[in-house]
Amino acid sequence: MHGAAAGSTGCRAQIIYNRMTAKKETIAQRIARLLAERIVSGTLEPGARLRQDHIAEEFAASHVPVREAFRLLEAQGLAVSEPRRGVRVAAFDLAQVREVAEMRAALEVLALRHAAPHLTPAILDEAEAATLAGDKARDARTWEAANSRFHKLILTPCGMPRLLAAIDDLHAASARFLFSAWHSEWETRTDRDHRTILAHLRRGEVDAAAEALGRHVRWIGRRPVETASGRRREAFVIQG
Amino acid sequence: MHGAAAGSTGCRAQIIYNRMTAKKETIAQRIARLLAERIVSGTLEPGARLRQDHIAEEFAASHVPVREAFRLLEAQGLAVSEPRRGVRVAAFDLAQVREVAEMRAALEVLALRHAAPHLTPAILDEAEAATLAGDKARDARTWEAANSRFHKLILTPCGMPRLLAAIDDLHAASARFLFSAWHSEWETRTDRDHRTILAHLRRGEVDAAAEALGRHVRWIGRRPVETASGRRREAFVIQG
DNA sequence: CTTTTCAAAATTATAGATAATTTCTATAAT
DNA sequence: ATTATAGAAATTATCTATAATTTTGAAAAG
Repeated sequence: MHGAAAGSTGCRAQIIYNRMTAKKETIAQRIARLLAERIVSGTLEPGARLRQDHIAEEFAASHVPVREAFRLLEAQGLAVSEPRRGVRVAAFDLAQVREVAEMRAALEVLALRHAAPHLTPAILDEAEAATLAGDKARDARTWEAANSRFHKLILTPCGMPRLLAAIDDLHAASARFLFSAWHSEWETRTDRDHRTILAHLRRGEVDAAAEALGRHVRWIGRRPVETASGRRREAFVIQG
Repeated sequence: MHGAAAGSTGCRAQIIYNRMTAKKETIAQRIARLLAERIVSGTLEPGARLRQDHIAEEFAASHVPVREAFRLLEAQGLAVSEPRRGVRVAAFDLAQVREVAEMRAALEVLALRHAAPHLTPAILDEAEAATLAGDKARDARTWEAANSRFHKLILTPCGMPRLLAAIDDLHAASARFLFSAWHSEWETRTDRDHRTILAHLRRGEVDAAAEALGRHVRWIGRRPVETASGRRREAFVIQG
C-alpha cells in the first residue's frame, strides 16, 4: 500500500488533502520522505538517533525544516521524540507488529467493503498482475512494491481519503518489519491469499473477500531462520 | 475519548509513546493543544486561516514553534497546509463525518474486543457514572467530556497505544462536528446505547457489546433545527 | 464596466545566531 | 571495582533576520 522504500509518502495530513495537488514538496517534506525510506528499509535502525544538525548538513538545509520533518515522521509513527532529548527511530516489537496488523485488518476490510461496488474487471486484472510481479520478486524491495500495488488497487476506489491515509501509515509500519525479517527463501502464502481475494471479488462475494483480506493482513507466522553468524533464532513473517 | 475541548491532546506520536512520561510539553505542543481546543470547539471556524506571525505574537513565541504546532495539527487532521500558501482550519463535510464514524466504529470495536477480558466491575461502574453525567449535561462541553470518559474507560484496557491514539484523533474530529451541531434540546439516544453496551459487557457478551458499540458510533441522525435567524435547516446528529 | 497588469504589502519559508539543557568523559571518592 | 561528581562538549529549542512567494489593490487598457 505504502510506497515504502520505493517512495514513501510523507505527512499523513498532507496525504489526505494534498495528494493530488502536490504541486511542489517543501524541504521538510522531502527530508521526511527520504528519512522515511531509510527507516522503513532498515538503513536507519530502530533506536538510532536523528540529530537535527547532522541531517540539516547532509541535506544542505537549516534545522528548521529538519525539525518539521521530525514532526511528520512522528505522525507516521516512524520516529519518537522526547522534548530536549532528541528524536530517535521508533522501535517496534512483536506486540506492535500485532497491533498494526489488527488495525490494518480492521481498516482494510472497511475500505474493501466500500471499494467493492466500484471495482472493475480492469482493476482486478491489474491487481492480478501485481500479484504475479510479487511472485517473481527476489528481493524485499520489489516484493513490497508489488504487494503495495495490489492492496492500493483494490482499496483506493473506496474514495475515503482519511481512511486510505491511515492505511498507508500502517502499511509503512508493516513494511519496516518485512524489511527487517525478509529472507529470500521464504515461500510466502501471499500469492495464494491475493488470488483468493481476487476470485471472491470477481464473483461479487464481498463478504468472503473481506474475510479473506482480514485473515491475510492479520496473519503473522513464525519460522526458524539462520542468522549471519550461524546461530538459529525464530523469525516472524508477515504476508503483507 | 479525546479530551477535545476539555484538554485536547497534541501530537499523535507523542500520545503513543509519551502519554505517561509527559514530563514537560514543548512550546509547539502547547500551541498545538490550545489551537486544537479552539478548532474542536468551533471557536476557530473551518477554513479560517492560521497566520503564523499572528499566532506567534499571541503566544509570545517566534514562528518556529508555531510552524511545528501546525505540523502536529495537520497530523491530527485538524488543519490543512498548502506549501507557500499557509495553513487553514480543516473543513469537514458530511462525507467526512461519515468516514470518521466508520473508521471509529471499526477501530473502537477492535479495541473493545481486546479490552473486554480486562474489564472489571469497577471500570464498568465508572463507565456507568460517566453515562449518567452525560445525561445530566446541559452544554456540549460537559456532554462531550462525559461521552469521552465513557469510551475511554471501556477501551483503554486493550493496551494498544497506537490504536488508542488513532481513536483519539478520530474522536477529536467527531467532536468538532458535535460542537458545530449541538442543540441543548436534543434528546440523544446515547444514554440508552451506552447502557446497552454496559449491560452486555457485564454479562460477558462481548460480541453483542461490540456490535452495539459499532452501531452506536456509526449512527448519524438528522433532524430539522431552527437557526438563529429563524430559518429551518437540516442538522446532523451524532451519538458520540 | 470589466478585465488585465504591475507594484506594494503581507505572509510563508528558510537561514544564521543565541540560550538552555542534556550527555559524555575524566577524575575523585567510597 | 563501583559509584559519584564536576566540567566540557554536544545537542536541542528558541529567537532574530533574510529571502522567496503569494495575495491585494489600484491604475490602465479594452
